[in-house]
Amino acid sequence: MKRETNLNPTMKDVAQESGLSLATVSKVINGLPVGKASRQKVEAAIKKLGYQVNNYARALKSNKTYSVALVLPSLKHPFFAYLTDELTKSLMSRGYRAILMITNYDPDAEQKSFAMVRSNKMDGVIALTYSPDLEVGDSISIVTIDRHLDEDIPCVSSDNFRGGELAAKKLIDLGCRKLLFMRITSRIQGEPNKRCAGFESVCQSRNIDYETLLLMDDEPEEPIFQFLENHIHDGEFEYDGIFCNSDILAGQVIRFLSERNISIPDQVQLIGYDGIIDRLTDSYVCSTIEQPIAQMAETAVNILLNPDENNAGANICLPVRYVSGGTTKE
Amino acid sequence: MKRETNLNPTMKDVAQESGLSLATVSKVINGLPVGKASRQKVEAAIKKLGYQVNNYARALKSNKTYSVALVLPSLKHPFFAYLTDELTKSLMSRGYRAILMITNYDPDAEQKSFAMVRSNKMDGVIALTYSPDLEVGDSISIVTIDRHLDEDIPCVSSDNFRGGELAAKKLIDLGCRKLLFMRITSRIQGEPNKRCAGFESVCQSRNIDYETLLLMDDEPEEPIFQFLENHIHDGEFEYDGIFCNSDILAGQVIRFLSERNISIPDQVQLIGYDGIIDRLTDSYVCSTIEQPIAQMAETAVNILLNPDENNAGANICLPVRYVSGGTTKE
DNA sequence: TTGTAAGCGTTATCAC
DNA sequence: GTGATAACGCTTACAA
Repeated sequence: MKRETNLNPTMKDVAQESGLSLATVSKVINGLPVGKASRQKVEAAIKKLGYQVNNYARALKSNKTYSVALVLPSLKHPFFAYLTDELTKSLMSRGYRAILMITNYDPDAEQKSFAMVRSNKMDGVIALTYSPDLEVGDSISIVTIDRHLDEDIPCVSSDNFRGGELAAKKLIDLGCRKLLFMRITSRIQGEPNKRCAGFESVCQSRNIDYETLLLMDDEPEEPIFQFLENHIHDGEFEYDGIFCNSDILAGQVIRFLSERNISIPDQVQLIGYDGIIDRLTDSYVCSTIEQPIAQMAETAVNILLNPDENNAGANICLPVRYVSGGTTKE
Repeated sequence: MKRETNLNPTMKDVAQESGLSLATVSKVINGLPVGKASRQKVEAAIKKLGYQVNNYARALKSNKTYSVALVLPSLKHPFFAYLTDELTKSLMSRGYRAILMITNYDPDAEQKSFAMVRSNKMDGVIALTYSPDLEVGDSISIVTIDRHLDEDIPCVSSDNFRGGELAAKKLIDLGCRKLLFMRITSRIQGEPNKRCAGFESVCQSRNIDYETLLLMDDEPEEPIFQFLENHIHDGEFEYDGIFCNSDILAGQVIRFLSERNISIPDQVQLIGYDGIIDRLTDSYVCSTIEQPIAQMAETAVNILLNPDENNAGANICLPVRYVSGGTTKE
């Protein structure tokens, strides 16, 4: 059976089919005032032909593509996956499309994705990048996550400073007196580094002993485990509270200490950061400071699509909360 | 300092700047033969103005958008996240863009995403859907993952039947004599259901006792845990080998049995399916049948972009492998 | 080799 | 209320 219908009907076809002009068809489609009879004829023709607007042609005219680029290092880390999930849903609910770009933490790829944004006339970018010196031409609107790119680009993040404070307070309230702060960070100065400052400020004001263990993400991991090893004496760990700047790191520490029979949370209490849910058990992987991922996504999209001078260069810190996940005494 | 340069230069601007015609500029950009002098002039002008092609205009002419839709239920499940990560990278490496669409397992959303594909003149779709009766108009090329949509649409999946066989063989070889197969499935007939058939065929041919426990994904989970509970007698579990049709399910079972002091793998050995890596420990969450996710992505993209009559309606089953993850005696 | 001009499928400005 | 028509930025015959 040969199909009579044109597979990709255009507005012209609809005009012909309905016996009306191109302009009228366009008006019907865009909800502009049109005679009732005409409207019905056009709608009938549209249905009959199975017509759908060609968004490319429309974009060419109107200079609006309803598409936003999502630039992220990877989806293999659950935080990024969740974030992308929420960002995409948030965009779709507003009638926008999400163009996903995975950079693999590669500065070149990050830079190139910005070029693609321009070439494809996208309406904006939401980016979580790592390279220190990214050239972002003006004329594209952009919102970053967790990292300030430029003085007049808004950045959305969780309230990292407050998160650090929260972790310290909680550990102290739960009885810890000798704290350890462990972090793996990249060399670039991002918002997450404030977790450290928040943590330290509480320790200092409450006069609690603490140590900071820092590792760059491009260095080997042995030193931190060596450190842990060195501080175990006769089955006892020297610290009674640990704050890790990510749940991933927390997981590694938990594993390491468990293998050495240091019991958590009895001997050491531990708090991570992110609020990652283990899909296998549908529960938090450790007590942690939870980032409001859905809210961060919603906010980023909002700011991008409804630019407001007040937000230029602002750092929007969304509230975090402490959740118990079995590695603290609660 | 006022910038003299036009923010969004077009080919026309480049033509003017270089003193050549539109056509010549176009040729330079598309690598068509052009006089050396002209080429240099044009390139200089492009650089000076910071010109970039407008892909929307280009697509309108050429009817090729270099964009592919990725239709998936969610990114919160690690399997989907990994798959999306690989699909996107695979597309990008070929100069294509990935338009991400999250459906949330909603049939309506699945259907709508297909409409968007048409409207946006995308070059194709890679879809992992759940709704039983999806209308996919012809004229769009599509490849599915794990589920046959239609008789002439290629489907890429892991070799589910072989995976089931592998799991059964492994458990038997490791000494199990009373097996349990647990699966949570959706009501639609997808490729993953073959895991069951493969498993059973081995048990039958080797004459091994086994039981099958089936749960629909829209039903409450209690029954399966009730079943487990009912088969624990005096600290012993009635089965000595379990095959779960996903690592997620396996994780729940592990947890349930551990809480009841049934030791794994000593008393019961267990194999899951998927090959999910726990980012916290960077290791498999259980012994499992690993799906070749990267290869599946690469294959899906390949088939989509280089259509071959031979593949129409084919089911491409990629090889799986057994990996030990601590829940079997190896 | 280079330039002219038509056309891709829309939207928008005008007349009517 | 409706219909020509120009324009969006590009590709591509075809002509020079």
